Amino acid sequence: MFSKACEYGIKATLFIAQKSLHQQRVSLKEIASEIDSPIAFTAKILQSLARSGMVDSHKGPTGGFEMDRTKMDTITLYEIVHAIDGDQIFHGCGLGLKQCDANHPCPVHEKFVVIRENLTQMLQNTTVYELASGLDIGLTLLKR
Amino acid sequence: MFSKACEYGIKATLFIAQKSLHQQRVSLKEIASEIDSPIAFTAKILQSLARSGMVDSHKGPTGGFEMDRTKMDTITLYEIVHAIDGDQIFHGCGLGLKQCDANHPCPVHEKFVVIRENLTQMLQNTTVYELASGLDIGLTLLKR
DNA sequence: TCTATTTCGGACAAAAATATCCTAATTAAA
DNA sequence: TTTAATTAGGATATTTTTGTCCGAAATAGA
Repeated sequence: MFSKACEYGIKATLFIAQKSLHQQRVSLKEIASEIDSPIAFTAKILQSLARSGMVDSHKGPTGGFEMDRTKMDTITLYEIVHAIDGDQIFHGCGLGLKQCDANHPCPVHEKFVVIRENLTQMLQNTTVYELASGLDIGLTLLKR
Repeated sequence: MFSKACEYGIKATLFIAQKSLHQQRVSLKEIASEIDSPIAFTAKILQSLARSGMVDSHKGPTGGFEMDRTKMDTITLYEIVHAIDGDQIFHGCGLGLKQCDANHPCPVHEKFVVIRENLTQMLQNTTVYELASGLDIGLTLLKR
């Protein structure tokens, strides 16, 4: 469904958010270890997420990543997925046609509109805070 | 959502089915041209679909691909997607965890279950015949 | 039987995604 | 001011996906 980059990006963001709930900044190393991802690749993704304002990064000793509460409440899975994987998954044709819309539909157009609408709504309605909270109380897991 | 191989596979199958509605066998060349796909790559996918019994293939002059009406009514998008892309999309964790289930859920597990259930139902309820018919009456398109 | 046409299937190639390595820039603290 | 720790970012490597090439096998028809 999502690229590996996107999976890592979501998990990293959620881990950062969870730690930020306790005013803890986390390092790249910690993140990669906690979400079980390749460290250098994760670094790239975090760079990109930092550039697009999803998380805050700080260099130097005691540096690392963090996310303030306002962002946790504002940013949804939709923003993260969109920032990393683009909008192909939200707007691209299910069969790869360049031009596919209600006027020139591919055979699965109508059926995919419904699925994609469900997916989009779900992602847009799911905040980082909501998921970070679930993590924090041990309800959900980032590894295994 | 699907791999390129899967997109081509679905489009090829639908084109074969549409032509079979009129007792016409179609060649690889025709198929690749009609669905706007790379010919040799399409050949691989059709081989695989033929091996798994989704379509029938015949060698030699007047050879090509066809699909009988019984198969059109029986085979759904689910079978095609499953044959080409496997069941990752249906059963894999949205965040890539190896073990992710109701007892050990990732942060998005519950939300993804719903989306995937929608997708699975839609694919299982959509027969090749239904989509081939839409194509045949010009309601939908395979190119553009 | 011969020929032309078609799918089959293995080997190879190119492109994209995933992953690694190394140096630079920044910065907190000694 | 120096040092050590940390992210930033460019270059490179590996793996997977996508795509190509070519000869083999089958087969309809002359």
